[in-house]
Amino acid sequence: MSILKSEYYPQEFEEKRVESWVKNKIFKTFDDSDKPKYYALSMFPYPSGKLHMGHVRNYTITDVIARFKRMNGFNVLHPMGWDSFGLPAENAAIERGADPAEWTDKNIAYMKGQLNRLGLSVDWDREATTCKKDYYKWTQWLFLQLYKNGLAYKKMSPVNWCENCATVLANEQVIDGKCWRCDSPVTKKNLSQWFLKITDYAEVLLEDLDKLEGWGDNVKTMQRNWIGKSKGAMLKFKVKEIEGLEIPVFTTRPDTVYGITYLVVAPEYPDIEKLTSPENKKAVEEYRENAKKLSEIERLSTERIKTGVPLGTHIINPFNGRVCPIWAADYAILDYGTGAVMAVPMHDERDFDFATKYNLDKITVISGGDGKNCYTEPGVLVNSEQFNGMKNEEAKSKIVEYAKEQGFGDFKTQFRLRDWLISRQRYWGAPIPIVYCEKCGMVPVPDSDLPVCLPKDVDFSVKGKSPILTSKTFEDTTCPVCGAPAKRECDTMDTFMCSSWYYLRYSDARNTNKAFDKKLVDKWLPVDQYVGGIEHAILHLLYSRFFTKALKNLGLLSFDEPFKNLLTQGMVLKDGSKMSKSKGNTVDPDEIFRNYGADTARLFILSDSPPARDFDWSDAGVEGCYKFLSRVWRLYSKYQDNIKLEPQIPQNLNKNDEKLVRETYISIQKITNDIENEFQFNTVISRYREFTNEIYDYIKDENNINYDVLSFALVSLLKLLSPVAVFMTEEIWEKLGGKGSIHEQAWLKFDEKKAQASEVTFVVQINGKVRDKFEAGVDEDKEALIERAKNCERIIPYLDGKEIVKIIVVPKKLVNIVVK
RNA sequence: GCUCCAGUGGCGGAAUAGGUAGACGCGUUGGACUUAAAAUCCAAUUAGGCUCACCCCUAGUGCCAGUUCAAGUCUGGCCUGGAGCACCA
Repeated sequence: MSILKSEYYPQEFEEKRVESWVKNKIFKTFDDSDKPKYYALSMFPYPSGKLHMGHVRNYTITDVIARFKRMNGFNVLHPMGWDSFGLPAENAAIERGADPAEWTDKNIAYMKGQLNRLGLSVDWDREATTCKKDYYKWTQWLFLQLYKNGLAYKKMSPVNWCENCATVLANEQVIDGKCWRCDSPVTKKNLSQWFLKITDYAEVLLEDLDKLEGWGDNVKTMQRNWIGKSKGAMLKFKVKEIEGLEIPVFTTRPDTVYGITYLVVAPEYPDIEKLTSPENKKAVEEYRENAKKLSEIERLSTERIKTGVPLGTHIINPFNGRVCPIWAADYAILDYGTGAVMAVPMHDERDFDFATKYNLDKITVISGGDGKNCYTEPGVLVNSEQFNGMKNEEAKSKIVEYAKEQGFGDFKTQFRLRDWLISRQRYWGAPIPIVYCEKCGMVPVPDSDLPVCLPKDVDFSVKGKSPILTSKTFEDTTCPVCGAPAKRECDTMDTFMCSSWYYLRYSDARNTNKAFDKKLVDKWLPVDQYVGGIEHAILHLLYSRFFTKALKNLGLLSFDEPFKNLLTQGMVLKDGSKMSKSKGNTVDPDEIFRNYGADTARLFILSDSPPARDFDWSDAGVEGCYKFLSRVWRLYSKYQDNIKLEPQIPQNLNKNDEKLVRETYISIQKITNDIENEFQFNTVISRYREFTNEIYDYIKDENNINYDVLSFALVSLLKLLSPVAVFMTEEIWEKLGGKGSIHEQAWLKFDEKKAQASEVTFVVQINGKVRDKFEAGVDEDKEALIERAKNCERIIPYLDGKEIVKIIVVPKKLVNIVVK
């Protein structure tokens, strides 16, 4: 009697399976286990409403890894959660009058259903949702730990401002002068804001990148660029007109100090008013006003012609006593180095352009150029007094040493990385747990008063200020120290704060007394395999590394890097371009589940490209995967009554039997290796197909089927497929009478010897070109192989009348005869 | 400008440690089954040449050199595309 239908109808069993998996919590992870731990993690989603194909790709990859590791005897932690604070919820509130919390909950519920429908083996008992009080309580607590240890501070400074989002942004969130979220131009505003001292960790964040062998070079390079270390010198220049005033300058080219002809300060330079002479005051003020009006995009444009204005004052070059004018120019940036630049027109392109435009002096101090154009290559010092004749690379340190002796300079390492601006003037985020008291000043909210909850009585329609300020209940409070009336901090935290520690929370997600237990976090972390999009190469991945290092220094953790291995998956494209609603080329996962089932979606999203590369979605490809699964299904349906779950391979096998047994071992070996080696799922799936083709080949001769041999192949295929086609394999396993879930079975062992044929094809080459082939045993003697090669029918003519110079024999591969 | 990655048929992509280039799939073409279609199965599919049937020959992994018995793979120099950084002093 047939139990398995003859045709593959995933719709008939996939959803039922989901229900029972969720109900029975078969993927629950326990902390106490003798097995070694393995932590597989996907970057958690923002609950925007519906899954997109990028999610499907991301989570399928991680899920297959989790299942593979589970079958290989690991105690696997594979959690999921929601990066659920952030502007979209607030915008929904503004546009539709929805409560951000309700809007978010609704989205989470729907997307959770989709994740289950996709067949993810997630332990939902560890779900973390960043916008829930039981989570953001600990985000706030962690902020306070950083604050109490001097790693969080508030300061007034020019910051990035997005008019459209009505909030400040971190440097990492400004892409080409535009807001990362809404693409509108970013301007500078002078505001008092909260920062985290990520710059304290610049050096170690950079150095430790070398330890991250499991990260791709692309991500590491991006982080290196972003941290931007440069070695150089800090030099101090006395101002001629003002006694006691010095301008410090950072330079990477101390070898060119004798070529300085002027000095530039940024328009926002703090001392600029002091440095302006009375007769230049008007012009300078005008210039600064104009500079302010420029947007970041305009200002940062390298094509723009540099502008500036002289301040009327001068510096004295301490090396040669030369008096040089001070200019304000917007090619100097306030927050890099000291905001002031020494200008050497002959050896710096920017200075050269500027000096040419404003007719400033140019002095050659490095030989090698033509004396007319700017020369930035290496050379020998000239016009540099006692340093003349020295190679410029050598002069760099010599000159700084000299400056150090004389007391006007020193070596200096400068980083491009700025402190992380974490306060936001928005509602839907974790409130910063600080109270301002007139008497006591800035007071942290005591742990016992956490969480500081978001108010409900807010008006989202306000313009120009944070909605949180419309609450009648939030801002006014009492001072935790003296009890006097006080004001709350009304800014909330950047959502990247919440996502900088969620992977720690999963280790102990239901803890109500702590953010996480140290023992548990040390047991599970670091993450063994992290999977996510390249767009977080800097933002999330850098912040999380910083958090981990900071929390380790606070004694909360014992490890200093959060993610041991990182896989950055490529984008999902359709017709060659990124899927997007505006282009109308999106594919709805629900529709794929409905029409083909989740197994087809999983199989396809892993099939065509290696995970790190972009993946081009095609309807034909989906169809092809569905057909493949149907083809596999028919095998089991046809032989369901003959399949033995524990087959015994007999001793005396015929050639076909032997071949199928060997192909089975080859499949186990190749699939195992390809998963272990960089998760090359595309070749894993090729092998599924090849193996299936082999099985079809075997059953062609219906009268000569050995059911032990066939069962061995079919049961192996089922297990090999189980991490990918999770529903189908479970359905078949159950119907064949397998014990428990197929997902709890042990992975297959392979025997390299059994995966090897006794006979192989040897290629015969003449001077490296293939001319003939022959079959021979793997262990055949070298001389015998040469003899066989020489006597090949098509080889003989090539040897006729030629001298054999050399013969190379490569075991199991080829014989190459070199003739003259 | 600096840094990183990639370039292989009509397409996505294979090719342990240098050893039969084009696995597997998509597409296309032809065939079987069928009244017909769908589904399924079988075959062909880098280009050019040949007594284009069997064989066989030549060229071929962005370009130019080099190392080697042998190069998609290694070395040097380019070209193209993508990504990141960038008036960073």
